[in-house]
Amino acid sequence: MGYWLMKSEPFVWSWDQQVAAKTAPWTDVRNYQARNNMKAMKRGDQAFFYHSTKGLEIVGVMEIVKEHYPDPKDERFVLVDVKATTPFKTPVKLADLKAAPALANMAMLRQSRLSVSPVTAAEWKTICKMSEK
DNA sequence: GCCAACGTTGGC
DNA sequence: GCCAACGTTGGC
Repeated sequence: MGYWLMKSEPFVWSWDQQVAAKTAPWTDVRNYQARNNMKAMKRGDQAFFYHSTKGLEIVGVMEIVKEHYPDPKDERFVLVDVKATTPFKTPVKLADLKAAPALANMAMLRQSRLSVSPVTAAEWKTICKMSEK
């Protein structure tokens, strides 16, 4: 099973909107590295939903329900369909991610501009534990 | 609002 | 194919 982290600015597309929409496409990724990560996603993979710019925290967990398909707005890029599954009891702040030694090598911390990044199984577990406080 | 980091574009 | 200029992302 694969694990990922996906960023969205909450004033563009928020966790609450994702929950309300149930299954919805993840749109407007215009970065090839992020696209390649989306292409690597498998149905059933899990992804953290991160609020960037405003909030700066992981707010919950989504599931990949449909693997990549061409973005009708730009054929060079792709979409995946995602569904919110579990809200975090306690959102995990960026500052807390940075402060956790176990997460020092996390892709999103090393390359902060990448909007879709892989998460290791160990990192996934660590972050889920942090959300249970 | 600023700026660092990084991606993209276009001239050569 | 290189690299300078420029644009964008996203934290602070």
